[in-house]
Amino acid sequence: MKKTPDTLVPTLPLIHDAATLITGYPAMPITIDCVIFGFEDNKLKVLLIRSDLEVFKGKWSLLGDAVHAAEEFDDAAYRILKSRTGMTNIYLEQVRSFSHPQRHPGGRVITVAYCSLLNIRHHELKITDNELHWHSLKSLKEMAFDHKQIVDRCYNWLQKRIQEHPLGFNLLPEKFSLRELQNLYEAILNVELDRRNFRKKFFSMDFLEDTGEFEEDVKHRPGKLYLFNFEKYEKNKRKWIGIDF
Amino acid sequence: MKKTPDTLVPTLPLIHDAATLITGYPAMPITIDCVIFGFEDNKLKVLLIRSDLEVFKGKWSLLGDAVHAAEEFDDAAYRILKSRTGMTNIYLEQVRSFSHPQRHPGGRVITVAYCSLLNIRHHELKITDNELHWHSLKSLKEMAFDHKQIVDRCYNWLQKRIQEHPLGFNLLPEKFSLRELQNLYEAILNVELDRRNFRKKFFSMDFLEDTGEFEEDVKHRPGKLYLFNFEKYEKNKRKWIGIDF
DNA sequence: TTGGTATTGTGTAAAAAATACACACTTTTG
DNA sequence: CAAAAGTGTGTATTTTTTACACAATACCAA
Repeated sequence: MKKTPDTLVPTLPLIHDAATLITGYPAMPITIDCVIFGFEDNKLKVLLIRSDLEVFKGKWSLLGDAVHAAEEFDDAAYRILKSRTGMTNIYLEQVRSFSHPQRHPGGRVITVAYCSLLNIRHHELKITDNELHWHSLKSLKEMAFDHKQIVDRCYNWLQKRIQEHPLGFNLLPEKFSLRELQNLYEAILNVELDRRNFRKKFFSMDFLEDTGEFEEDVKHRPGKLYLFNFEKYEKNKRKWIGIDF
Repeated sequence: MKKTPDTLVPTLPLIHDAATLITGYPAMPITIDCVIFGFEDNKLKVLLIRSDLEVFKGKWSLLGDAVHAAEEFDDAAYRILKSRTGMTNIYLEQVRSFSHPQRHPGGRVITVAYCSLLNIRHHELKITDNELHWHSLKSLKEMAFDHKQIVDRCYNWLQKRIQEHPLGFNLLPEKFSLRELQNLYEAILNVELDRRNFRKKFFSMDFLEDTGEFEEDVKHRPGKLYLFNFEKYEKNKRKWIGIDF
């Protein structure tokens, strides 16, 4: 009998039929839940519907639905957001999945959370099935399923994200004052910021475009209105190499 | 006929049987893929096996397997990592899910990527089924499935994560020199850092503990060895409120 | 034993960024 | 026309980041 040389790797028995292989994998339903943040009255809000499950009677629920059999998650998320709110052309990002085996009372259902930021004024809700409306994030208590956990996690994600990316502009009107911008950051980060330094910071980043227009209907000296210049942002954004911990 | 007052919200027809509801949801198999990074010879490496699918003959693959019917993803990830490598007590974190309908040749399979950082020396591979071994990240080309994409995404995640969290220590021996630490950061971030400033930075964070010991078997002046003091880190870590973009 | 090589260990000056802080200006309202 | 509310701006101080050079230690080879 020949000795196998050390360098000779034993050949794997290869699987020819991948389709048969995966029939052995347990299959489970997957839903997408959309956590849609908005900003109004200097408060961060989240868009919810009333749960239509008896066990969660009266509780609030995220905008969710099952993923179709051959549908990519991103597509499902956009579809669901559209079907629940009528809205399209929305920024949407996967946050993470939630897989506790008992998270759904009907049996095992995985869910994948997606986050979106909307300008409440720009998206008047025409579909309001299941009492769809905006809820103040701070006053949110109990929710259906594990949706409170999901919201908390997405809020964390948002706090981090908004410091690395100027997402905040999605929550504001196209033209906004610096005070509105600051209110937004203060609401999301839950901190107070110095007005002068905040201005300095944003002006130095140089992607605010002066519209020459001013606020109206305010009962004090009106502030200038600015636009977010996406091109300038792309050019000047930091590379962010620093060890910050 | 009575007029419905505006404030009266029409009652939803509530669903009593949640179990029946979810039978209408398409079910699909879910796998976990573990992207395990290691560090050796000043290179970032990733642990792979040879794919055992005929269609991917010769290609490399992540450590993956199906999630069990009533298993939480985190548990599945630890189980799979253990079954493939024999290793336990490992830091492991969910990164994101991948859902392209054709990503698996056998039909629709969702996968969720988990990331882990290992000290290669501390975890000699005893199980080496399917040619399990470390591959240099830089030289990785084609892989089975969409695994190259997954690795790329996880590498991005790692680059970001290591700047916010001192994860890097998981990749080093318990006692390490500052040069080793710097090499690690340079390899992961793919940059060159100034030695003096790097030292200053880490010493100022004040969680490196001087062991009084020195490197051995180096052919030059040996450097001091340090420990990572987790407690001190927890106390002093930054709160990180800054708008950095 | 000695000189060359490789790498550790340290300090300082200059530049950039973050912070703290105050006063004049504009508009609305009564 | 005075009070209220909030806008718009600048400067000094502190902190952080960056750039940069030279002495000390150990190994190695002649």
